[in-house]
Amino acid sequence: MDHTDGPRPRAVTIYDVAREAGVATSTASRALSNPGRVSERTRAHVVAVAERLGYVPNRIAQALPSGRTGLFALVIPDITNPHHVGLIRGAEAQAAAAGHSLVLADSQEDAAVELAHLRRLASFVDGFLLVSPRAPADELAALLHRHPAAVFNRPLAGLPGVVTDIDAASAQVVRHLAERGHRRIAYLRGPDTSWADGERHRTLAAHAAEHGLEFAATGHHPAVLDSGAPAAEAGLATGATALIAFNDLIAIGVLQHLERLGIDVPGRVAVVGADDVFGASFCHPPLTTVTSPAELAGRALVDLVTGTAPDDPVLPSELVVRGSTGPAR
Amino acid sequence: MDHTDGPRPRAVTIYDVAREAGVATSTASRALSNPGRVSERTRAHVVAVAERLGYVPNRIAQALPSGRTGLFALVIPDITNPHHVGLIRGAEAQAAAAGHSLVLADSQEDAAVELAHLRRLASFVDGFLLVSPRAPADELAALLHRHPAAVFNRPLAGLPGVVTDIDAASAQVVRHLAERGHRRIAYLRGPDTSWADGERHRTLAAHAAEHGLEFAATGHHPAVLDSGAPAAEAGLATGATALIAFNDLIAIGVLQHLERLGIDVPGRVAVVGADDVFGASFCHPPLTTVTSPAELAGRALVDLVTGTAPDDPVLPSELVVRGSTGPAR
DNA sequence: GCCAGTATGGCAACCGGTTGCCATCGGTTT
DNA sequence: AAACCGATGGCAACCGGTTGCCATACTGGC
Repeated sequence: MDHTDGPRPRAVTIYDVAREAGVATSTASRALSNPGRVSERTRAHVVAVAERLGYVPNRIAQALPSGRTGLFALVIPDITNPHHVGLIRGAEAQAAAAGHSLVLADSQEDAAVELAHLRRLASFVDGFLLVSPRAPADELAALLHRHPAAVFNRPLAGLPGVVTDIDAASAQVVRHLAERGHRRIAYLRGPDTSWADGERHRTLAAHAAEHGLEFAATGHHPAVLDSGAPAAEAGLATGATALIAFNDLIAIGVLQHLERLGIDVPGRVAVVGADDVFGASFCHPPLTTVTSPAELAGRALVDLVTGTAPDDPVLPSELVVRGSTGPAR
Repeated sequence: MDHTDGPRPRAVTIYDVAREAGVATSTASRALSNPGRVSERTRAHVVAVAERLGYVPNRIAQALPSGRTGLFALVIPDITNPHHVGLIRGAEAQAAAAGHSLVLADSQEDAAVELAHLRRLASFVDGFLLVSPRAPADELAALLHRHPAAVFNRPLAGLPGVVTDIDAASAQVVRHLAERGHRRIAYLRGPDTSWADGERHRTLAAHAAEHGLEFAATGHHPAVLDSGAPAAEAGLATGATALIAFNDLIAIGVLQHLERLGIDVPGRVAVVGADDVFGASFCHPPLTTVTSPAELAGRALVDLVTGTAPDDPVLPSELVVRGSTGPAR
């Protein structure tokens, strides 16, 4: 019984309800969606008829005049990243609670794909939730001109957003390593289109300088597990005793590669990640990382785009010390 | 510049294009969406004008007469599960390739929520992708009456679907354990509304019998990490030397609990999972599990619901032996 | 130069709701 | 009894596209 071809069987419309109830369509409409406008008697009658006929309003038809669908697009650079999964979950939950739904769009770390998604979905959705968008600011602004949007981890002029407290996180990471006696640290960079990567780079360098540590950076590396091997190699080549990865995916990849090489973690080199994704607590050794309240961020994005939250909150982010960091050799 | 209240600024419509191009709206419409129907000269002209004005068709308006939005609802019992993440990714990719988009709906393992999602999204989407649906078959059938749908891991009369080859997987698991000398095995059950759980239970029991093994089952356990502790306790209480968890989430939770208890895996007890999720290869010890081609399943669901794939394929599923299983003590 | 046939463009209806405005009705007030 | 008022219900337009059908213009054949 699949109706993949041909039009779907016709559903009950408000015209059917009105006819059956013996009232005008306007009255039927008001009885259902603007109850104060008709008498209680008619309202009850129309509702009863609608119920009996199994009437369900056609939301496309409702959306046409109002322009509101109750749909929001969630645009993500990489669905694969477990960190983003937390954000999806939070956003979905918050949207559902408000009677909205999310349309999912994966831009595969590609600015062009991202912009294409915005264009394609623009007339369908009431707003956009942009997770670390990769496209240039001016092109984003041009496309978002007539839509509300909320942005995660990238300040964009005129758009509300949430960011994680990258500076505070970097400060904690550097202090932690300095206290353990590390004198030379390396940052394994993430995607070059990532604002967060730039921030981590900048703030790590600054805090390293404060502590009098030598600082090196390698990359950019794609934010995937497979970047672990090249990132580890590049990191080791800098002579650092502590490797700070852009995120946990890369960090876990680094751990795997170091294990293959027989390099002891944290004995010979310390490794730090970011995001505290699923798996960070039970990889080998458990990963010292920086939390990122992804679920909270997802909820905040929905609140921002629906106008029920203050602008630009900074989400707390803090160091979780596990087994992958220890005293410098 | 957020337009969260008040109507959005008016966009360019096809009427604007037609007027500007000096043709009738019907001609403008055909020039853009039915090019064979107008002369090349007018087509080019209209297209140029549309381009210049920045015209983007209003997809809601397009959807109203046709009833087709190009949106498909992906209904999932639990977005949190990394296994489902793979499926989401596959489905999203395949949908995007065909110019469609996905609306995400998390039913939180709750049949009522699941049905509510179906009702709420019905008039918006062209079809449903149901991942291990939890609701009773008759209620699903009633709601899906006028919509195509494709189902993952649950045969439903009249609906196309894909399932993983649970029987083959169970056979491999039991043989593997029997060969290692295990004589008594226990299955740590998943959610009672899960069809896959019933199948795993049935097939594991059957294959255990074939091999002359004693078989016990515990649960139902929710399919989350935190089920690990109670599931491990219940499993150990059966006296089994091998614990087969409903999925990797539970299995990893079991590993963590056993580690806390100081019980050696695989020395004292073997643990097997299912799904081969992110993390299964690097938890401690690495988990012996059964693959589930989630991404493939996601793609297949999209193909099924758009009518571009054969019905009811069985997806291969096979054992990956890692460190969590070994010879019986 | 006339006619048939085809290519092209336009009118208007339709998808299924919502809503501004007007007509009517019943009940009060004077 | 006339005038007035608020409550209620209906007509028709509108949201922005697509499409069936008809009119016209243009083509080639004789």
